Amino acid sequence: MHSLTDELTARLRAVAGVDPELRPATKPEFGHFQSNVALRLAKDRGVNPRQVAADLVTRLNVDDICLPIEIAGPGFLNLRLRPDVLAQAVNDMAADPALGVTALEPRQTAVVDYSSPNVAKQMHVGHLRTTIIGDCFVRVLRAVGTTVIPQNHMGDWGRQFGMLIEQIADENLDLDALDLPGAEALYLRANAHLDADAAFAERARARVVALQSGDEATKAVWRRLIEISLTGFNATYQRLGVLLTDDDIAGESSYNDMLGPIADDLEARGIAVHDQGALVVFVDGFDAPAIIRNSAGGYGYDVTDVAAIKHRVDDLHADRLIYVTDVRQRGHFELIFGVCRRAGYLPDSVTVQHVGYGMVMGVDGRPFKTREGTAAHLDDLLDDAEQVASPAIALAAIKYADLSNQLQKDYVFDADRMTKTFGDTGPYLQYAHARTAQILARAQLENLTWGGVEAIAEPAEIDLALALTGFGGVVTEVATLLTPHKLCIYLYDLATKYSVFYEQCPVLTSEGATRSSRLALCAATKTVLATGLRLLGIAAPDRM
RNA sequence: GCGCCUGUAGCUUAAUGGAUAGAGCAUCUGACUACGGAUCAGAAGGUUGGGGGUUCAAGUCCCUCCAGGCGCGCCA
Repeated sequence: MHSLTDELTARLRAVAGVDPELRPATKPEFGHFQSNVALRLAKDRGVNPRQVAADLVTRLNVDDICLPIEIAGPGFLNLRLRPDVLAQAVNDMAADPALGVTALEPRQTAVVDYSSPNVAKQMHVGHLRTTIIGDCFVRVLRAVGTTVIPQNHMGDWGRQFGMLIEQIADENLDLDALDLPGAEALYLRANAHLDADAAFAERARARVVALQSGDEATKAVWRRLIEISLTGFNATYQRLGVLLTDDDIAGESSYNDMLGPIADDLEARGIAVHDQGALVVFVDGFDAPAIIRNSAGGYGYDVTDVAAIKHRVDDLHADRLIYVTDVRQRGHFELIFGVCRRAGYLPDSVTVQHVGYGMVMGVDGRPFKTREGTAAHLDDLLDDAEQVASPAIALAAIKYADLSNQLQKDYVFDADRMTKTFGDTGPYLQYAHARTAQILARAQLENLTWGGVEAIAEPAEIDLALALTGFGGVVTEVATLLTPHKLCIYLYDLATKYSVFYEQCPVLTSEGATRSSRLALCAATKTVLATGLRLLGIAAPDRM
């Protein structure tokens, strides 16, 4: 679908000779779109920018789309769409199943790595962010035609299993009765035991070796711990309403068989070198190397992450890799990306983006903790919000609060503020959507029918229509730059425009073409709000 | 020590190098026999941490300083 802005940009480019950088107007009095192209051209040519602007306007023919172009200030071009063109644009969008969202070309396959909880530990506050953000990316990327492969890089391998399995044996624990909170309690007991008892620590180490060498009895307990954990994780995923399933699990253990061959390959090609007893890869710009194989001959998370990239490129045929982790892991991943570029595991044709998110803070400005002062579990946060709002509203509130600011910044988890049904919150957007639904429901009850948007004249109608046509562009931007807050801002603006329209333009009590057109605006707004909220992972109920 | 991130109104925050830095909360003032007021309209609130520089134009780019946070070999 060829958008109005594409068309206007093309025509402006034809007369200007360069990209006119047509942008949504920053203020209502600047029209609907603005361009600063005259200022840049004037600078290059050393002439008066207003003269250049006047010259461009003379040569530009957009009368079929725009009202007469205004030249403002030092030479800005202010464009305003004709109401009939705007109405048609809304109708075109509403008739398009994709709502004006165009596919990213070329079509891509993207792996999104997110959530990644650790076995035998409940998800904590950080997992809330990676899970919500990753879920949003999956939804947005699918909306732009990308084939998305979620990968839940679950922490299901490592030396902690030695102490866990030994502790289970010591306590003669009934694994059938164990659940995830129980497993976490076990984890804490095992950890304390490890610190206090050298003999236990030695047995734990031996148990790790047994696990790694494939001892069946040991592996059975390990598998059971994973099973218990997955049950707990899935309950939380269900509570969060995210798309993740067991099919998306690709735990650390799944890369075991790749680690040795990768080490051999890197060593044989001289990319990995021996240093201080370990096999390592140095990357320009990093002081410390990636550890491919430690001095004890073991494999750690560096090489596991290398293997994951190799698998995603070679086997999953991804051409875009996205990592959603704590911002503190950025350095680690930059290093791993560097290793994989050097090794050719990550060809230039494959892009990789690390999306780091900030910490969740309490209202006191410190990292979020429970009342008892222990590290907060994800479910604690949900419980917290559900104390001041119904589960559906609480969830919308949390997701919106999480996605509506720049991801790399810390954000304050303030349940009271985020669950308000006014202001820049998720529930406010849900309320705006519910209002569209109720007005349409009443119209149907009264057997009122409507066609397309036409005859829009009121400023509130024009503002709403203009906002509606911007949906596709925003989704493309979010899919490219991975900035969910842009979609939040867009939807909040749309909801605000709808509220103004709702106040100023009676729908059901108007008549004829006006009523029909306004009902069509309500219907289009409902669809865009519902779709936009769904891309954020937020439900849009017809009633609240 | 090296590197990365953050600093915008009392609070939470937005802003592809473009016009008078835009919102929300809180505060104050209005609009209710209302298409759900779970809303809307308005006011007030800013030397964008400080200082230089580049540019026709800087919150944005460069340099420097300040404050806070984080990361830097065999844990993940």
